[in-house]
Amino acid sequence: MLTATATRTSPLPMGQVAQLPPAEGYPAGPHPAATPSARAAATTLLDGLPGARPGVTFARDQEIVADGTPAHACWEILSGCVRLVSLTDDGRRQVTDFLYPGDIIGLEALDTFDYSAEAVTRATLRRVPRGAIESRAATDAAFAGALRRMLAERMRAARARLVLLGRMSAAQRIAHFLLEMQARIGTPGSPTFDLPMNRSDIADYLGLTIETVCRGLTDMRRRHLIAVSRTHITLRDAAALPAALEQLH
Amino acid sequence: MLTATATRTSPLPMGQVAQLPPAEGYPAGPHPAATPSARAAATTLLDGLPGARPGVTFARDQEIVADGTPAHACWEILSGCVRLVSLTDDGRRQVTDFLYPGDIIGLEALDTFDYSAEAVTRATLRRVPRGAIESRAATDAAFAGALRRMLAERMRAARARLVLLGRMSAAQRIAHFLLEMQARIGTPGSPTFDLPMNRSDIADYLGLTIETVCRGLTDMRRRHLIAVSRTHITLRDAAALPAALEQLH
DNA sequence: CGCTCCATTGATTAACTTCAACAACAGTGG
DNA sequence: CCACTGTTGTTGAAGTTAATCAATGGAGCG
Repeated sequence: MLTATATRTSPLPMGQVAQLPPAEGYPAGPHPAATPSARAAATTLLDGLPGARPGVTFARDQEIVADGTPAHACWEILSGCVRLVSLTDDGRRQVTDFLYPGDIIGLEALDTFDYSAEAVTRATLRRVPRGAIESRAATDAAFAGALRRMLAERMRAARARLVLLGRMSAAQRIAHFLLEMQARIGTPGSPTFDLPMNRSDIADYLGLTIETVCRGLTDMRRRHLIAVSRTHITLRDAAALPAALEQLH
Repeated sequence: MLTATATRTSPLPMGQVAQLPPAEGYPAGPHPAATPSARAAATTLLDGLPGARPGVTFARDQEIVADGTPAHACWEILSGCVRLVSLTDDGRRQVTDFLYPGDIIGLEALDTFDYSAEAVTRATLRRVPRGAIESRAATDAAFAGALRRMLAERMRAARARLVLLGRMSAAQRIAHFLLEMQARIGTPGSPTFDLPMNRSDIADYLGLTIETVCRGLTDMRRRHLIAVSRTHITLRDAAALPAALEQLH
């Protein structure tokens, strides 16, 4: 498939072991990326675990983990955007998550990955052996609790998406998506942000087709709710966005 | 809303404290109910936690936890079937999960519940304060690990459902639902089982309408793939069920 | 027996997908 | 710098799926 090669961003030796941070001070929530200040935080959940490698850079669309392969390691996202992808038996694609800096790939893996992870943009990630995570969790209760809270928050987000996919119209899905993106990658107070993913990724995330996503965005633009260029979004009236959808059409 | 009253199944005093079981021997998977032998297991994950109350019985359709209320406690299901329900802004309903004996309500709750839980059938549950779970997790790494694995397994199931809701046709959703039910509540080796939930619950679980669920079941019956009475299902050819859907129609 | 609730079937409509064409943009090499 | 080219995004028209609206059937229960 993809032939691009991962390249280290730093020449540090592998297997470096840093001193363990104190049990306190783990990020409270699982999505530090949601708060821009935390996005640049010097310390993240998996800092200082033994066996962690320095950052590895992946090119756009490059596969980070492959569906069905043994889950020997987790990957913590340091920069960029990653999508988790699952396929149906007959080959249709569903993006089950977009991940951002601070998020971790593979927390919920058991023996093998049941999805593949691909770089949406050029992205830097840190590989951490699952054994290191497990043993740290076994000895450090605060760390284990932080992991559990992170999983719990992801579970809540997934549940919200079940409602979106099961019961919302195309227009509602798109509007909720824009608001979610604003919250995760936007700057608080600013109505504009850039989408890291293309229309195809958005469509597969929302359970729609590319064309329906386009039409939905165009419709919102015509109603002066948003401004759209290829990647740049401006929410002209974020508060009105959900309300405008209740009446549909 | 519902006015049925919860009644204790046993006259034991509340707040009983049993001796802690050994750290080893927790159920490996999060869905002991999936294996019928484990369904009748004498010990479950939350056995022996301080503050656990004896079983409480809920009538059909009775609310167990309410959306938006503080998550002071988890509820472990001892018998019966429970649904987790979320509503959209405009009042449409999505069933985000069906839970069975061994499953726990509220593991992923943070401050408040973001869904309501209701008894699908008459059900018995055990209330366990979250504080007891948290403090046990803080001191018992094996227990914390079991909790995390349980959450991870639920996360995987939720991801599979995202694919189902986002990318599968009505017929495919219904077929997958039947196979899932067979795996969770059926007897291994037997092609028949009884659905605990009605058509409305199934529809809200699959993101469809009642009518579409009915038509799908009828269609499969006409094609001799299944036999259906109101609640009783027989999978005449479980192996052919997914294959028969690829060609759709 | 009659009532109520739930399930089923039919007819029609609406929403979204599919198929098709075109436009806009980015990258490349001349 | 610009033409060329491939990719991504947008719009239009037709087709399909599932929702909606409506009526009937059937089981359980007082």
